[in-house]
Amino acid sequence: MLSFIKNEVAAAAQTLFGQTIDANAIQLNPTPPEFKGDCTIVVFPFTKFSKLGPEPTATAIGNQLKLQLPTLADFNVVKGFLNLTLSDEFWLNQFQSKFNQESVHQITPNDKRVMVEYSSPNTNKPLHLGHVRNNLLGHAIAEILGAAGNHVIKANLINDRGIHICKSMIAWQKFGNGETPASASMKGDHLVGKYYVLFDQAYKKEIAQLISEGKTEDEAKAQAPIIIEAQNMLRDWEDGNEAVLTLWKTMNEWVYAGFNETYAKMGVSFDKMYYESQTYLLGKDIIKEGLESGVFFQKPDNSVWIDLTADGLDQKLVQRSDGTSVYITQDIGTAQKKYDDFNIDQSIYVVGNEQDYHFKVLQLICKKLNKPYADGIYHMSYGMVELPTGKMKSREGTVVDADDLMKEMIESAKTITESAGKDQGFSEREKSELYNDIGLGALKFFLLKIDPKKKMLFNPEESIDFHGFTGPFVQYTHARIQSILRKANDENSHASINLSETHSLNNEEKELVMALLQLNNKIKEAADNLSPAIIANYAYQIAKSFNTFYAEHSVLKAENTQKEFRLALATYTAKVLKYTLHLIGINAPNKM
RNA sequence: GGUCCCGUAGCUCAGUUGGAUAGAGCGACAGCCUUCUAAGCUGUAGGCCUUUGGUUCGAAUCCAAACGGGAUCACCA
Repeated sequence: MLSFIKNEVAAAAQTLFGQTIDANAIQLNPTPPEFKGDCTIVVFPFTKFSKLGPEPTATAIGNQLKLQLPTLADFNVVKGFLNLTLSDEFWLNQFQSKFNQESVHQITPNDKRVMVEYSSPNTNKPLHLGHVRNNLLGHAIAEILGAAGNHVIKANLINDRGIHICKSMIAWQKFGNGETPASASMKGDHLVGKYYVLFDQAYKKEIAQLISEGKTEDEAKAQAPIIIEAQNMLRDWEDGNEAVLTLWKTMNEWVYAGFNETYAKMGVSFDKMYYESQTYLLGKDIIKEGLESGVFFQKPDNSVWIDLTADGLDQKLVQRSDGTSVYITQDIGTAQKKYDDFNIDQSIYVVGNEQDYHFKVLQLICKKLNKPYADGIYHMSYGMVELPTGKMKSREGTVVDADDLMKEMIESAKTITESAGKDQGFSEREKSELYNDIGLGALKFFLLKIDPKKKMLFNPEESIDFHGFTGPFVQYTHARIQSILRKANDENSHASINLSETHSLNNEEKELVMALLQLNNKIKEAADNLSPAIIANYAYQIAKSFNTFYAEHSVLKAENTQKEFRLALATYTAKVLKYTLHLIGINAPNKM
């Protein structure tokens, strides 16, 4: 937005010192609040050819800019920093041209096709807090990339086959007595998860038994009857055994019903579902292909490997000796399928950083196979959510369940709203929507405000806040503005806003205007970095800025053009807040 | 052991990609509701940016080493 200044500075340098410089290389920063000015040119680099000290150089450029730029109201020099103050008229014009556009952000489409794969659950257990971070990140990244102009396809790869599902199935056969989600009054994913835990308990018991009979731990783990049953079941599944397939389908349906409920609650959705059961065979085909071309090699026991030692990695198994596929086998197949289905330029995998190695291997394998999509594979590696006790482990029950957590958040929203007496004037239906918006707003903002790359800590003992740097704070600011606007209409104030008459801006107004004008830059930055946190932080900054303005100046009590301007400012602020919240999947109620 | 990530206020996190006196929130303390919604605003206290070297006009930011924490290297997914 201010990049035209860089060009002017480059021109000034040309005039003054006869030096041609790249305008993009000029450092233009916001002026820190303790100094006077709107933006700052760092002039240290200019001293090399100005043959002057930093201060005279800055002064010379400042004077030259004054001649070139009518919108430059003032400048001052501190050491090597040239602080520029632009006229209020300039800021008002900038604001007005934005305000008069139809929406706060115009999407200019590029022709890039990007797939964002996220969620990718296993069907043997319900979703937990780690999945929530994954889903919210994936959803927000897809929104942000779309806002930046990409054609985005949201995909979900369901890990619906494998030994882990067989474990739940075996346990259900053994201990289930025909239990169903309906008979147990449980969400299907929770019911299946229960049997996964039961399997693990039975397995541990058998291991302990075998060890007491004199086996080593490794022997016991391999020889426990229940694990052998599970392995047999996996083989039966791959052989197409009817009974196994029927049970598998039934239990998976239970899980999908449960997941869909959770997804709906979270507000995430997908354009395309992939199922590992439908892609792993394609993976096997590619393995065969690579075996023939010599990318892979076979060991005497028939297992298939790739040697990545030359790339600083190890040898990696891509197909078991019994011919069944492993995790990476199906990923190789799915990568191909994604490309065939959508002709994508980029394939983003939103997957935790514990799988950094896996994706390094996947990309390397695709490269060695000369796949055209190899370079487009990008692992959006996000940090784990940890508890004060360490990592969450499903099998050990140390997880924060997604459904429980969302329910608690909505309950808290209700309690807080009621105790503040702010539930007046809502119908029952509206109330429940409101509590949903606020409770989930708090949860989503809490998870998304942190840089995705960093691991984060969640302490179940401390409830997620509704005050301060939070979702409800931003939502509240939006609702507050809506309240002002409602009143303004009640008073029959002018619907059309005319800013043609110039007047001066106070500090709070100016700061807010400057912040609002950054929206496009922030979206670009967030898209480039795949970081919803940038949007969350920006939304907070806008809300904070508005609240400071609000506490200091009245909108409705202002007069004439000032009132019109402030109404426009409030209107536009509300739109930006609503839009930025939308990008990170949060609703903005009009009243709270 | 190899590889990779991280270390900023008591706690949880920002820090505009190398710029000026390092910022927020929570928690603590002190103020502000006859005035547009107090889920708000203002102020105070709180820092050897883990340590040590290096690069340069200038380092929380880049490089190297040490220390501390984590992930990963499975015929699990």
